[in-house]
Amino acid sequence: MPELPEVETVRRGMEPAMTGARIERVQVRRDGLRWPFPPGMADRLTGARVERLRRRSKYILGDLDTGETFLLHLGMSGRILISGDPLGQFVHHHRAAETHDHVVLDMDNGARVTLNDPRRFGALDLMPTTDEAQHMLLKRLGPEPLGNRFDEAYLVAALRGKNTPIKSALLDQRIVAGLGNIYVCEALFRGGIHPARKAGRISARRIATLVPIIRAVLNEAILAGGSSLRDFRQADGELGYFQHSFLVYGREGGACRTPDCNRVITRIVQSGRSSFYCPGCQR
DNA sequence: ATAGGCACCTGGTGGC
DNA sequence: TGCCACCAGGTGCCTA
Repeated sequence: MPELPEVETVRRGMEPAMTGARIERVQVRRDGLRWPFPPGMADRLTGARVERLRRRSKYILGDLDTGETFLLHLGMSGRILISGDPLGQFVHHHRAAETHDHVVLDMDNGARVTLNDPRRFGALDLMPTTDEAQHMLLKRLGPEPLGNRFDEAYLVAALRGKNTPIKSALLDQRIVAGLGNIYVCEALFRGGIHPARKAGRISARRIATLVPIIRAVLNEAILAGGSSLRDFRQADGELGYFQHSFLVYGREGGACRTPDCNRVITRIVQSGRSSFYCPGCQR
């Protein structure tokens, strides 16, 4: 569900409520999500001050003054909701506990941070801050698409000889970390590349054009507060609006938006996931 | 090593 | 209204 822009939007929404604040009270309402929560999680969080919130790929990392870092993943349906009155800036009331509210953190600034995840594909873990590079969920991740390590030379080399479709390759978090189904579809449309093309048989020149395109799509989406499909909301409850900018995702049967292109957006299924593309513009 | 499929869950939607 | 099939922003694990 949430891809890099949505996760970054959530991280930014959590900052005023959490950064510099101490966790006063922790409610853990079930044993875990995709995996069991770490032993003693509530006790390890209680009393800790959040020094900073970072993002790595689709993970939110919270460095605590206890020497530990929490790792949060939202899976397909995870949401973070902020209520209460941190720093006297917000006027929201605490929300009553709802179905699928799994973890509730009350901060010493009056903010309440609630993790809600109906499908429970998300994850919450704790590790020593110094062990981040070894964490099972982080150690195989490729470069950040908005970072310096992700450049034309890198992507061309990473895809060289790959027999897999470009769609699958860009979804592979070991190649580039943070893209998901929406933004891969949108980037391939902008790049004029058919999602089923074998990654290793696309010219280096065309692969290189994908790098600035991927960066642009992600940056535009972050600026828009992410995409709100179904129920994705920012931590303050606002809707993102990048979904209005989709050129192909979810537009099966709709007209291609390229001027003078009269084709219709098509949906195919690749390794169990929908790919949307224009058969005229993408080759 | 790598590509493809399955599994994990709940909820919304659309057809009959 | 009820029931059912299908779909969903992810990703680890198992199989060939």
